[in-house]
Amino acid sequence: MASIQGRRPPVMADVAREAGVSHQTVSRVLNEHPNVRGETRTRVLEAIDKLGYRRNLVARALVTRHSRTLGVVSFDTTLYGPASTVYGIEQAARAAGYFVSIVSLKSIDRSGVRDALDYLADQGVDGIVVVAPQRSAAQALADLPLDIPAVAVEGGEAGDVPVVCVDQVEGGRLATEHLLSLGHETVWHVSGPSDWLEAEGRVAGWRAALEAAGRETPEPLAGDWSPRSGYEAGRRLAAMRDVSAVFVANDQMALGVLRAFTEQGVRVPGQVSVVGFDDIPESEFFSPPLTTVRQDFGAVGRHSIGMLLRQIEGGGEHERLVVPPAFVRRASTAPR
Amino acid sequence: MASIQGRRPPVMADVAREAGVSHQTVSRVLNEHPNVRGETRTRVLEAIDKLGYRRNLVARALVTRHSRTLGVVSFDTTLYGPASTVYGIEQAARAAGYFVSIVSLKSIDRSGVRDALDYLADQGVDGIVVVAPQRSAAQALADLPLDIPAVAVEGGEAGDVPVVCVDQVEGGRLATEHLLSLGHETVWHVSGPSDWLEAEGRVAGWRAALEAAGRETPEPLAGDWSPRSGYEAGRRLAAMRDVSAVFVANDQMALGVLRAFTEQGVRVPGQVSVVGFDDIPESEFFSPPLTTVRQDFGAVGRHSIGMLLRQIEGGGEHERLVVPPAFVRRASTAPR
DNA sequence: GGGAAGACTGTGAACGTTAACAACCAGTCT
DNA sequence: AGACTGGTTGTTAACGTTCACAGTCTTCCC
Repeated sequence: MASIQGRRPPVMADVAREAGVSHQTVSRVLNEHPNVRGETRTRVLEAIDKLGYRRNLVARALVTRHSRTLGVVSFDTTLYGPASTVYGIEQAARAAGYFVSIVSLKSIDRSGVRDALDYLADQGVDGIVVVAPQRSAAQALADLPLDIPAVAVEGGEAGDVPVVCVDQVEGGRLATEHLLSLGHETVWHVSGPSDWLEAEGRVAGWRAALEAAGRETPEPLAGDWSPRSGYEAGRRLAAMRDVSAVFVANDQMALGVLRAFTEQGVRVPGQVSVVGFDDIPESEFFSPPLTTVRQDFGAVGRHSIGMLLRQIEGGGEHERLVVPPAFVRRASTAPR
Repeated sequence: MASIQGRRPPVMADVAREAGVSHQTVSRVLNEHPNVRGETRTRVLEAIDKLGYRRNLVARALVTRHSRTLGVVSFDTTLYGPASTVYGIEQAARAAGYFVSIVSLKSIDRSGVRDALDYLADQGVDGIVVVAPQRSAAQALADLPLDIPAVAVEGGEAGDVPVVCVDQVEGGRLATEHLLSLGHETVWHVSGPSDWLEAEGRVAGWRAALEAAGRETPEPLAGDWSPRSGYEAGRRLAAMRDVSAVFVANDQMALGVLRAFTEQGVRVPGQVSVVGFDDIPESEFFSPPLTTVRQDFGAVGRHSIGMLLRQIEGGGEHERLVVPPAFVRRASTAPR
């Protein structure tokens, strides 16, 4: 009978007493050590069950120096991309038996990233995933002599840190080539913020496709990912002549562009074809349904955790994993 | 001079030796205990700085029995609402000096919630926020005799657990009354999944408004929050006569409805007025820009953490905090 | 039957911090 | 002067686990 002294939760010693063994044997049962007699094991398990014992992971972490917790540093987890990536990371980490501690940054400057990393290091995380879509974040990561295993997502060149990313250049190329193949003379571009690596990659892919086809490259219009910035770019494009195809760097801005075109009486895809990027769940139901480039955020999350765990457990080669994007044809594009 | 023996990070005893005091004095300095002589304090701080000492939070948690970590259980953090709520929670928690450990559920049945809570309890979190938008999740929470402070977000009646939620009934009423005030005879409704408390509250508000005005209540069309389900509901509505006003339970479904109407040649707001719910960033740029009801997810997150901390630190009264929704008039509604 | 290998179990000491208590010092009160 | 206060510091013992090592008990072989 377990003495009912206070409400203190049972510890290993209590289980040991109950089962008539030493605390170390209990520990062995818990850690599935092979050398425990079957009968002893069941006796211990019964005692555990009877007392409702739960192992104290904090004490365990103190002695093993492993918390089985991974840290995630991200930026604006309200956006679809980061949210989906973090979701994928969390699922993969939990499947591998790790907890996930998250830090969402507001501004993503060098010191912000540094603080977040310090904060997580203090907590004793075993590894860190940094969703570092901005150049500055990636740089901060590269500068930091981190003594904890880390992986960057969308990190460009992140120093010695392994990187998982979607092939943005390829995505930009796919979008642009599609428009060219429809017979458009050239393709305009509404870009993301210039310090975002993803934005830069998409611009590069767009430019490469145009140059490969020997077309002139118009000046890109800069947006900030928001629908409003897309709307403003759309108004400017609507006022121009000779615009027949636009590649917009994400679906939200594309929505703004579509809105502006609608207001100005520019028909899509009748007069102008539009391609977006991301394939958010809404895109299929825009007016018209948006042709876009899909990113598999779930895969990115899973791969980043896979890489991180490999680094924690074994040796860490400097890997770089690129996830291919997928082109999704819908109704916002048509032949010239 | 700190002896360079191995790469072991310095511990309190190292700092103590360096500063010529006992480790307990170092602890006192770190915890801002008042009774430490100024000169001693600076000596300790200098030693800390020199050695690059960082306190081991795991060891601290072991003895204090407080991890300064809060757990968050959520469902599909890819959706705008949950993502924004979790973001608000994380910001508020970190501002209060707490870490946030997150668990995203795929399916949200009783056992899933139970497992998540166990999982977090094992980790030794000081408190838990459950984003429990579904009836089943709220019930699971009510059933669980939790010995850890907890708060439910959107939890309806969650047993003894305090709740923070947006006034969904009021939101539904606002949307419906707006449409009635424009002269529409009655208002149709595309609802969310029936086991979601939010969906239920919006239905209740819609029904209450209609009944208060003495109008007949059409059969609601059931959706699942996705744009596609809204699209399907929209096609059915477009085929009906006498539909002049629709209240859709979220903005994503409203987008689907708009799409279906566009396809079927139903003009919005010319022939039919549409109101959504949530005010996602995209809504303003739908065609037409969507009249909707805004939920302040950030406030919900902040309040939930506030309540949780109050419960952790002091006594926990069974509170229930209701955040009011805000009506946002745009171009998708017009007088009959 | 003696010894060795191997399975199983127990004992003590970490891990790095905070809590509890005791000790010392100076100043103040009686 | 002696007792008492209160600020300041040090000593020892937790917290609950795992690790290293030392046992004990089989079993098997020569």
